[in-house]
Amino acid sequence: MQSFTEENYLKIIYHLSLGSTASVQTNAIAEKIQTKPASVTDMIKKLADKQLVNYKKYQGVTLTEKGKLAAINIVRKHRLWEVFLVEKLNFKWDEIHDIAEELEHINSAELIERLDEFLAFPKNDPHGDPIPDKNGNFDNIIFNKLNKLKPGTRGLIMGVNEHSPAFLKHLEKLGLTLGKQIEIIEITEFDGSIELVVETKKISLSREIAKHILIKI
Amino acid sequence: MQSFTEENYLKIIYHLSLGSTASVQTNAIAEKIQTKPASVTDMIKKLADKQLVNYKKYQGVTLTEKGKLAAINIVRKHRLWEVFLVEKLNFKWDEIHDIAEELEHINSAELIERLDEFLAFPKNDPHGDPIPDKNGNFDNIIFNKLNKLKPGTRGLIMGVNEHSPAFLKHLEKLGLTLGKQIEIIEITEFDGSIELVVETKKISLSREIAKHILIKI
DNA sequence: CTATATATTTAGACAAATCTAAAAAAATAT
DNA sequence: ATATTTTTTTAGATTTGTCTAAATATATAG
Ligand SMILES: [Mn+2]
Ligand SMILES: [Mn+2]
Ligand SMILES: [Mn+2]
Ligand SMILES: [Mn+2]
Repeated sequence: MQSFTEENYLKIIYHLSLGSTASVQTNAIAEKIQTKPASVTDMIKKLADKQLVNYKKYQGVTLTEKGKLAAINIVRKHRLWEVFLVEKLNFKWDEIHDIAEELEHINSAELIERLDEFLAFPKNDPHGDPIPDKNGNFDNIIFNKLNKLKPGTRGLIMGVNEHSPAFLKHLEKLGLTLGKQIEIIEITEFDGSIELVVETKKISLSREIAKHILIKI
Repeated sequence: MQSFTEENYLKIIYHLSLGSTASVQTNAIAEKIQTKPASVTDMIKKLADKQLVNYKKYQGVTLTEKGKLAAINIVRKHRLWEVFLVEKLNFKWDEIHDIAEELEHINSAELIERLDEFLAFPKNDPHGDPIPDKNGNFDNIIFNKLNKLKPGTRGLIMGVNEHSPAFLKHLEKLGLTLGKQIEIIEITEFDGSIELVVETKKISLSREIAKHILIKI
């Protein structure tokens, strides 16, 4: 078993290593975990001793199979609790992340299996992210970022790339929530902002916002 | 806010001080919390600095109002999570305590209020213990212990005094669960064991077991 | 009321996780 | 290829919660 702190490191390393085969750097971990690089080096050594990461001095880290499974299990718990908070306790999608950060460390396999069942085995969390099954497997579908779509394209909102409450609240206000249909009308000359129709409503989005919205065409 | 560890001390002190106005002794805390008396003394000093307990050297501790409220809040969370585990996730009453020991430290007032609502504001946990409301108030009804009842007495099982899985599983096997009606038939001469009828089934109980069962006449 | 036993506290040490300041290695720029 | 910048590691200190061993206070028994 890992400590609360070790679990947080594993999870951060996992997220930082997604979408690239390169090793994860000390400073990157330090920034995400809100700590100093010196502390990260200390913890990395401990994780390496426990065979949870591969580590060579000055070369960053990668997760071992064991470390990756542990990390995915924490992600699984985080996302299942997020579904619970939204589906059962009526929280909004911008209110759940911090609570799930605590709940993800509750240590009971039986609890998680029963929670999964209670929630009817959801495949995705309230932000569209996939929920790994108990063996750590999940569909890794790569969606299009809204800022990459051409005028005339239609699609469905499948997820978001960014989980800050401010961003999520803003999307909610614009009606840009999971499952909504959109159609790109036009890319503005001036600043590249995007005109689109959400269901029937016409709105305009900055590229900065658009690049955090994931679309299935 | 208190640390995980501080919360555990407060909760233990609270439970040890129930049913007596005397102060709680260092050794009693050490035994319950599975630690050494020297460690308890250290922690007591910290809690006293934080105005959570009243402490005079060699005189044991009592909770301050602030400490008592903090303790009751942890008990509230513990019991609400136990209801959740039984009512929603179909755990048995003997399987939930350890999981609730972890969940009780999750720190979100909003979460607990919503959980309370989701569970329809239960008044008692799966062991019959009262659930404090968000202001820390609860009914403190004192029930009779089954070993004190006279032959001919009828009553309802309202709670238990002892929460070990072995004890709870045993009661379950005997059909002695919350809400069941009982009637005392006879107190055996030989060893004082108690003959009773549960609903319609006749059984015999040792005094040791009987004294942990709470009855409303 | 003194001797003994029990309960509690102190002193000093340790492990986990963190920090600051300084040293060392790697990356980059000229 | 050398100098400069950036990244990473080391050394040593700090905080939290724990421990053992020894000292001290309180309770109990003759
Ligand atoms: Mn989240
Ligand atoms: Mn999420
Ligand atoms: Mn319990
Ligand atoms: Mn209970």
